[in-house]
Amino acid sequence: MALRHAVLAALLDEELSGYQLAKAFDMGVANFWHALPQQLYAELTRLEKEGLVAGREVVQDTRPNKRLFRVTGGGLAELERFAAEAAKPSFIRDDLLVKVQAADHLDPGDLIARLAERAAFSEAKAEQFEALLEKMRGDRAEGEFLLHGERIGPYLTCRRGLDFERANRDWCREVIAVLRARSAV
Amino acid sequence: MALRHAVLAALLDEELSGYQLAKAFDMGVANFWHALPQQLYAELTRLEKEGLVAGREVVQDTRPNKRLFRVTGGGLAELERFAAEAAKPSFIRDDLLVKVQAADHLDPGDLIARLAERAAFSEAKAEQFEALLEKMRGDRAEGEFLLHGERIGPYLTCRRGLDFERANRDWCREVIAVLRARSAV
DNA sequence: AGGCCCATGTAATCTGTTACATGATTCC
DNA sequence: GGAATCATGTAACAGATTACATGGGCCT
Repeated sequence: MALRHAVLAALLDEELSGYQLAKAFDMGVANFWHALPQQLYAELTRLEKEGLVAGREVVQDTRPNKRLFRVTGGGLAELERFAAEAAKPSFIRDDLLVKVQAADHLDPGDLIARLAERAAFSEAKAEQFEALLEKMRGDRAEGEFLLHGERIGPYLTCRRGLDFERANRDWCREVIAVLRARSAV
Repeated sequence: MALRHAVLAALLDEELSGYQLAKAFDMGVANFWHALPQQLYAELTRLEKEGLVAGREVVQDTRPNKRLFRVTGGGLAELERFAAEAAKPSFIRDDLLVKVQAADHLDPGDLIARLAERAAFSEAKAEQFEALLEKMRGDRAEGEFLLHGERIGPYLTCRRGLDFERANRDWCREVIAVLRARSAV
């Protein structure tokens, strides 16, 4: 039951609507959790009912009205409680790895195509993360920022996301090279 | 619906029982997919019904009887079809990252404890993977093995698992160092 | 005697995904 | 004129987790 905590963590720094939160979960937040808009709307409703977030209606005339949510004291306490619990180990669960596992029995052409797609995707994601990191740290050096910056949590998780995507990209390229070399023989 | 494909991929090289498969999903297979025994028993039953795997009863006297499963021609064809599809991007979904995201609002002591636990876990997992890789490649050099070995699929996914766990370990240690440095100020 | 390994499942619940639904505004 | 953006959901289904159930053999 960690989606609720991911939502709370994402709302700590900014007051967001469900729609904006969905955008965040598609971008920056996606380094530590992933969820679809429907889940987020449902979760926000539940969290509000339990008093862990508070919503306020914002009336707009050119746009549909929206509700902005912020974390309450109860929400922060719930996060504290969650942080004190042992974290479950995280597992990779990846279609592409399943395909590579079966590589010796499959057509290398298909596999190379999938790997190239993923390498491109991871490359693009990595560039997004790099831009985000730069934006967060501003003109400060990384060491300086990490020692004295105020909001380092999002920076640190984004760094992990960057390394993850770079590793994905590099691994895909290596596997492509191996499959090509074997086909050539 | 990729658990079925993970099961098929895991059964390609060996004939396994549900119990053995569950062990495999706890160890080597866990670099590309994770599942609990109940899921595996259920999936094997379904796969057998659809003719994608074939089971045979093995009678044992000192142990309970078991059923060993192997992939059929239909199963292999299903894997081929699956490999030709576009793979979904894989997302990190990790309790620990949620906690670090909220780091600026939480007690660093709790967080450091969780990070240390995870670093130790990842370290242990990495060692397991290293041992597995060595076993698979035998006395051959890695490049040689990847070019001429017969079963490189499991090797390549295990390599990805190893890099993932090393990256986890290193990131945890870095975050601990950052949190300690900030607490010291 | 107590605990772990082998071996297989069922049932209930919780989470996540896919499909559907609505409707105005702004950008190209 | 068509697509994208803002904004919020409901409903049905698929997938994953947790709890429960059984029972003999082996090790200390």
